[in-house]
Amino acid sequence: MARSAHRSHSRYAREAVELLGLMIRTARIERNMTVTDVAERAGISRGLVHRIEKGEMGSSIGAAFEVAAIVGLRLFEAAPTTLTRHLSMERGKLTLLPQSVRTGTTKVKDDF
Amino acid sequence: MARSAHRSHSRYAREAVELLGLMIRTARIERNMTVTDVAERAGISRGLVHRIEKGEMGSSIGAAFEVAAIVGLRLFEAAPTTLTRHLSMERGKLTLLPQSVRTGTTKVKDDF
DNA sequence: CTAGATTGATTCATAAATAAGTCAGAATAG
DNA sequence: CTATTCTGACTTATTTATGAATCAATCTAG
Repeated sequence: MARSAHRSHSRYAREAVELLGLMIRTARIERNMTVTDVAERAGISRGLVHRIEKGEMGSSIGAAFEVAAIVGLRLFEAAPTTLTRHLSMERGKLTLLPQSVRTGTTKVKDDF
Repeated sequence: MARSAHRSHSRYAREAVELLGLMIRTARIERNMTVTDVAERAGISRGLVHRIEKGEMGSSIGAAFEVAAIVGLRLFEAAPTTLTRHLSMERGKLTLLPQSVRTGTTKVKDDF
């Protein structure tokens, strides 16, 4: 029993994490890497790589993204340089609209 | 001190996680949601939402993706239906190339 | 076929993340 | 201005993920 902690995740989040895991596994096999290879390079255990590929929600985002990078997956479809530029842009956005948006009602749409 | 566990992450992984956090924060503010709002909806603590937005590598991928979905961020730029289709595709790919690729040398390029 | 390698799934001890609470500072509203 | 809300940062207790080890099953090479 007690198979999982069931922290109540939306279907979308669950599927997104599962998809990431499947993409990682596919990319790893295409690159002829074993789970052990990836684990050693990422500095994590073989079991954790396996859990990430299985799409478990509890894995740390750092480990998951590290593994994704190792097997060649580029999230956000951006090259490292572009990624840095995006970082600057996002940081800039935040300094511009700190809380200046808070004028309308705090109504939020549940569209997902 | 002892600020972080320093699990040795690549720069790319760190920047990707930080970018995700900044995108989440930007999207949240644009939607006029408070950290508390998001935390309650995600069923997690206010502090965890804050750490996710800060881009800490230790946060669980489940919580991070859940928050992203709540503030309207679509990773993989796919609608829920499309996401499900991608899932099927990846699953199919794997049944096709189980290990049949393992022919060449197990050399891997360190290009990132 | 046999031998070796890889995977998937356990278990358990330990390290780490998380929740909850509190507090000071900043932003906002009135 | 004052009052209120929001945020960021800390502390502590608890929950959870992680590493390590083991085992059975599957795959692959020879």
